[in-house]
Amino acid sequence: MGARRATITDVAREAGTGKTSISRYLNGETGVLSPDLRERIEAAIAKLDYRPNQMARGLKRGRNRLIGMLLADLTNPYSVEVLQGVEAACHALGYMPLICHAANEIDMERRYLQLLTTYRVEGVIVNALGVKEELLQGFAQGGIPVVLVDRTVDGIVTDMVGLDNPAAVQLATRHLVEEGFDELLFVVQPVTHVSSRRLREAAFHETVAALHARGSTLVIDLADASSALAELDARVAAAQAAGRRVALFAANGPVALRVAVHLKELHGTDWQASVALMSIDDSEWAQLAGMTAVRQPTYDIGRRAVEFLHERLGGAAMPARECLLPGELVVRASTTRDKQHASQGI
Amino acid sequence: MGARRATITDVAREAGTGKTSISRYLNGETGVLSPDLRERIEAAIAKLDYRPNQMARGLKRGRNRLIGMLLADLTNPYSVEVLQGVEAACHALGYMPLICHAANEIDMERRYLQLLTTYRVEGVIVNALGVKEELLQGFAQGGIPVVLVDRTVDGIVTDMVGLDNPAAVQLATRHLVEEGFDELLFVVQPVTHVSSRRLREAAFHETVAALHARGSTLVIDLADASSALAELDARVAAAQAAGRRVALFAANGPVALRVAVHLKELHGTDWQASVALMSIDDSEWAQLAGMTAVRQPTYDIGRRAVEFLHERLGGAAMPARECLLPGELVVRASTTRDKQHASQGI
DNA sequence: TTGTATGCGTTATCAT
DNA sequence: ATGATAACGCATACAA
Repeated sequence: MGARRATITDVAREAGTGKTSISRYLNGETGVLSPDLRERIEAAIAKLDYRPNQMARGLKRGRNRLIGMLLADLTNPYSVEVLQGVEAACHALGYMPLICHAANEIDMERRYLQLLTTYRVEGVIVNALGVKEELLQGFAQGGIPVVLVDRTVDGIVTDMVGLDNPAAVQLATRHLVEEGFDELLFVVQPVTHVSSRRLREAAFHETVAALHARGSTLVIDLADASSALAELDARVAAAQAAGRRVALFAANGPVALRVAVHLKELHGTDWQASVALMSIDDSEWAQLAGMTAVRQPTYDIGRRAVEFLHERLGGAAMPARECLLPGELVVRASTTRDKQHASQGI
Repeated sequence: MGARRATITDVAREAGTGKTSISRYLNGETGVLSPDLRERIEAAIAKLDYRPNQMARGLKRGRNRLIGMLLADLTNPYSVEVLQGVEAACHALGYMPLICHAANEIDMERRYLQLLTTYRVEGVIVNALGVKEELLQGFAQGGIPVVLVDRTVDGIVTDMVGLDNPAAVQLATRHLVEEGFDELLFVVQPVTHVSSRRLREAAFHETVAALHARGSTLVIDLADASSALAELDARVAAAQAAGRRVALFAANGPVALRVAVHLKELHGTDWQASVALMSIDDSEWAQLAGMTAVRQPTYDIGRRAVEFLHERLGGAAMPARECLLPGELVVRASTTRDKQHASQGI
């Protein structure tokens, strides 16, 4: 206990040589070492259970292979999936992701971002709620590449990866119209500074207009949803009274869940028979509920983000890129023309 | 761009003083600095946007405030919730959690654990799938405290935090029996080395025996569930044919979801009318499905884990502790005596 | 092929 | 109250 970890000096002494040779061995400068010495080094390392200190290493080299990953909300399965892509890519490229979870607290985001610069991460991947220009400028000025995920930040031009929102929303909206729904209600959280929400809503209205369908937006604050939900009920009732088939289109998974829970409270187990619901984000419960959804290419988003970073770290100097990946429409009973029957069957 | 971050030397020069004073300022050795110098330092720091390098700091001090957090599966909401507790506590105590997500890959767990020692974390919190004695011994020998979450590891005695499984399972089982279910089926993943699964199953059988009820276990491998699900159907059918009221008790959230999806495929929207299902882990969809569940004190588990670590790091030398927190039974329509009606109503 | 010396950014020791 | 200087563990330029 209290047994200090072995250092490179210890290993050198144990192997009866200098630190340089150990360092060479560690950095794979093989072929420069005599087989004999190499063996002694290996033996010494094994005996002392030596592990090179990444901190010291990073200090010397000027890079520590650390990549900061700022996530607004790990409670959202979307984030976890993106994270998995990030992790896989990091591993493949030899980076270690420093994961920062802001738990939807804007102030946390700020603190974490500061912390990241303190740990001298080589690059950052940001999926935040309230990150503004100033916060990110520090990185840019310090020559630390930034990749944005799912959303852009006003005043910042950097690489960005995310869903192709216009295409995805168009795909989904078109599907609803084709299935015969003639009153579409787009439900979205307050757009505040989250560009993807804005884009989705814009695309929704464009598509609706292009298809000569009826559509409107309902803004819902998940922290205080009651009034929005009441409004939702009213609009649905009015439309149905007018003989229309109404479909709800949730802008993301969390919104969809909130709406679904509400509908179930209102209409009971068979709530799907009353109103159609679909969403962007194919949550794990979507299959259980038989809800149509647009599955985001989350894993690839994470992977691409790391790759972008890696390229910048490799010295690539090019204008900011934007990588928009396509979503996939997963059709389930909830938006099928003969909803009632289909939902029973599945 | 390419503008190297300012170092303590830069600040010293800018403030027209020596590095020592800057260091003193940074470490709050106030009162030893003349007001004048102090002001110059503050100005210099602000001007250069100086941030002390944690790596160098850690190298010198011998501790870097890094805590390793190994998670088997972030896809499981349980993990995310525990993580939130960990993060909050880390922040409060001045630590930075180094989050490692093994994505259910045992080999990843091993790699991450090695990486963690390489980054010289001061302590580790482990919630892993296949971590064995040997892997953890390295930490113990190096004097690095380890806290286990949700499960113990054979041959390792360290602090441990988790759900009070016997009590939770007893609570749930008793509820089922009281609601009139007389054939209980406990569904659990292969117990392989995950102590909590073993404990839950044992507690289930004990309680069932104590209550003179009928209960059996079904093992399900989520990666290949078909045969287990067929077996499940068979047992349920047999019991129901014998006039029994059967309830399924899933050992955790992922199992519950898999079973629920299966039941829905089999019985349609109104699957809850056919079989009762409850589970440990109050997943986000549980409310939507109206499923009874035992909510784990996840946040507190994470918090306690960090606190344990913090105490050890503070030098506390005491025998290994075990912190078992109580679960909370959340009763919903799925296990209510007049299931059919209730599930319609909710 | 191998070893010595210097420096990375910081803190700690010791003067002044 | 303040400042040189050594040392943390490692990598590298340079010497041998």
